[in-house]
Amino acid sequence: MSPDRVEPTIHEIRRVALEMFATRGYDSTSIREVANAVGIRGASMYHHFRSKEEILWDLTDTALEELHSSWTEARDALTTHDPIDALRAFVGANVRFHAERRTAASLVNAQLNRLNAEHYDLAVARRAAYEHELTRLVQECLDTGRHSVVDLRVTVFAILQMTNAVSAWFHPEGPLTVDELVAAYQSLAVKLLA
Amino acid sequence: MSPDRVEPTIHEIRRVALEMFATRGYDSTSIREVANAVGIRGASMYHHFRSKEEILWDLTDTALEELHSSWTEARDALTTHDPIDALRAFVGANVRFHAERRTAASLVNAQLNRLNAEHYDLAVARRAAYEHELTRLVQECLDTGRHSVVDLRVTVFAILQMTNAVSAWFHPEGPLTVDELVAAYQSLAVKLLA
DNA sequence: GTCTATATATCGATAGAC
DNA sequence: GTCTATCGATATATAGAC
Repeated sequence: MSPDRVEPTIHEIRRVALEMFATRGYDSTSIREVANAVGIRGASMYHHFRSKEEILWDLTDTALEELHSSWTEARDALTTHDPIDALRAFVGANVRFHAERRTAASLVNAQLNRLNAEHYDLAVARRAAYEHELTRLVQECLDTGRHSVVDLRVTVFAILQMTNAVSAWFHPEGPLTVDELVAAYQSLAVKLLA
Repeated sequence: MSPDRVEPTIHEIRRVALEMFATRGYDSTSIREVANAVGIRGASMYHHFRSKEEILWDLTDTALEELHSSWTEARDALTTHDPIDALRAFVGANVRFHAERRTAASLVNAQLNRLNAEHYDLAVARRAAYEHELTRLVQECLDTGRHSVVDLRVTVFAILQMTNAVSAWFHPEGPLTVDELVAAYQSLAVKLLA
């Protein structure tokens, strides 16, 4: 009763390619391997994408879009004007994204430099804008006079990088739930501004 | 007066291979490219190394050794038994290594999974031992009763990852000296245990 | 210790049948 | 929309001359 063959959806191809690119690396994953993993031949991949790099850009573009909207949605849900609350919202959204969308986050964290020059510049610019959002939030916390840091740039990098790394080590089966993870990192981020 | 040809030393080959592997990635760097960069043909590389992976392991092994000794030397220079001083020494050594030996650190941070299974296991075990040293130091700080954290494991990861990332963005020509960088991260690390 | 030449494998991508 | 067959480029690695 099972069909002899099931053609993969474009959604399925994207999902498998993301998983393989993120875990094995873009260079170490061939078009043929992705194709075989979804049950088709390598040549058939070119019906869905014009090149291997187009797949990487498609996945990266989507991941960057999701990362950005995870923050804007958290920002729009804020009910106070306390800059520390905004900082906690940013850190929470960032940690949640890197925990729940681990492969997409890993791709953005590790495979950007495999994009072509044009797409690489686009991706770096969007990451820089995201980073600038956090810089602005931290600066607002400092402006209240109730917080201080040795170096603003180092502090912003520290918050971003300690939370981004979540995608590399967190596993849902581990001892911590995502909510506990979020709370732990929010606590750390606020401590950094003490 | 200049010689017609200068044969590269093994030291030179290692230095160039490290630079190229760390910046372009191991998979994206061919034996021929490394060879040409030091002025010889690809085939001649096999007089110095038995395989491409042997080069990567040679460089990784050396980098891990340097990372370990940077900490043991800082530890042996300690003059107090204050666990916070030990933590500051660990963070200082780690930041200094990731700033002054950026390419070696980047190799360890990003190219470990290109090693063969045997070497990968060795490298991961040594990184785990290094991480355990920091866990022990943080635990000693907590044992004094003067510090606290939400989650020990998350805090240790945060300290490691915010400092390891230095190798990816720091440039000696930038606004911060290495000493200022070290001081900024030592301050951040101690704040995390407040 | 480096060279030329080459074996062998795999890559991204294309042509054209079905 | 997938297939077989294949092109052209490039990869690691080896053989053997100098």
